[in-house]
Amino acid sequence: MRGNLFAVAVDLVVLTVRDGVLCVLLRERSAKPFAGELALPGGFVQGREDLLDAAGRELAETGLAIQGHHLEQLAGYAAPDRDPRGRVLTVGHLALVPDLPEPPGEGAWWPVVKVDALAFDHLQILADGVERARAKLEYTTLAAAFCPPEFTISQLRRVYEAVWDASPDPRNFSRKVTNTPGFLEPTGTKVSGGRGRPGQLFRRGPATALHPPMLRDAPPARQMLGT
Amino acid sequence: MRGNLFAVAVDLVVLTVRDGVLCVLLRERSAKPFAGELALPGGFVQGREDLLDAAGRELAETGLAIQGHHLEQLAGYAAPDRDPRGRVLTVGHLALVPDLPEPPGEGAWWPVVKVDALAFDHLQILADGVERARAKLEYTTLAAAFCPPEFTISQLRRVYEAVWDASPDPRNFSRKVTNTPGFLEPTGTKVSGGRGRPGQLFRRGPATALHPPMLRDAPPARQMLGT
DNA sequence: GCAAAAGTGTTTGAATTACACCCATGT
DNA sequence: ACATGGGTGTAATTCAAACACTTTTGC
Repeated sequence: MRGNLFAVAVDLVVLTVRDGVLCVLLRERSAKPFAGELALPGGFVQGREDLLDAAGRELAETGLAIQGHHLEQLAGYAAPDRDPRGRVLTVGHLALVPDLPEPPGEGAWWPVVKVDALAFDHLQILADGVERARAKLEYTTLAAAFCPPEFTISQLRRVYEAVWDASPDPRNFSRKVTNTPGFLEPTGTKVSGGRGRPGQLFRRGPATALHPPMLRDAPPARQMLGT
Repeated sequence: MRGNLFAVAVDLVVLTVRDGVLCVLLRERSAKPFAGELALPGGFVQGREDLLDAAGRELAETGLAIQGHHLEQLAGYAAPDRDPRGRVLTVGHLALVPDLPEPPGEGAWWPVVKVDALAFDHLQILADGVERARAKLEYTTLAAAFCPPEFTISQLRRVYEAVWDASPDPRNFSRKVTNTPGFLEPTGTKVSGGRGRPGQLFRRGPATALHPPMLRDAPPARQMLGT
């Protein structure tokens, strides 16, 4: 077999919404290279793992409960000088988790807008992950992946507000999501305790696509790989 | 560095539209493994190449002129048993080219619907590439990448028909694409020679996104033949 | 003339928007 | 009572689907 040999890693863009702000899970590196700098969680593919298996293992190792979280591949990154140790290809992954009460075992949540420097090419991977999440909220029901198992329409709307930095009309938003078959399944119970009229609680439905899509106001300059 | 070492390859899903049929470029493998079987063109990443560089080199090696063709990354594939020689990760890429008069140097065009077996996991990569192309036609101006530098609206519409297996209304389609700023730039000349009224010739414009998107209809219902 | 393709005009209906307005709860 | 958030009603508007109709070419 011709060609170089590569070490292969997986890196994770773990996103959540905390207090209305889109946040990403970052770890401070303890080892060289880039010791002391912030980086995405990740690590090398081990044994006979497939990529998604390795990403799931790394997600579990962050201390986040793995059950039911959305996890998908983003893209491969293999610039020849991206790692000073040698030829390392990393496959970025995107994970979406609800705002969990317990903080993750290692690492901390950082508001995405405040992140301006990361180790390796992780800033690019983060940008690609955020853009993927933004785009997917348009035409899929993925926003519910940011919510706990039971949630109100307000919580779901706050996900859109945080990820898109836009404010859809609450009344029209409510109609839109409830009129999409399979997006939300009513639990019959109402939330209690908050201010104002209690809202109904929903679970995620089986639908995965959103037809017609929920359009962002501002024309999105979609980032396209390879252009 | 812990973790296994991988050979890293790039594979290409090169799509074009020939006589109204979506086709993919396939090569017959001469070497083992899978000698004699059909496979996507591709090869190992060499020297200090980045992934897109390697994919561009492989595209050039097929005999297709490389200038101006669309090329983007699809995804990484690294199932532990995908290559009997050992641990090989491949990064699938999608290339869109116009229907060139000269056939490619190596390989041949195959209608996508007739491809039912390929070496390695290339059938999966092909499926992912076709689905990516289908989806991108909805919300980008990428269909023009299947057309020569100057083309008519009919040619562009035939791209949608071939890729989607649907038949948008020619009149509404024409209005849609001409009303999207930056999609098409008129050349001022008309095509000559065909049957019927000659159409205007256009070039690709600078726009990359399509707002609002061109929505695919309901699931495809093929017209019965011989009625 | 006739068929074929390009292109315009118009009607209809679906979906989004922007509100006015009422409902249910905590303080 | 009043503020706060949940939710329905409805008119204006925008957009796309459907299709009648005209224009321009080859045969």
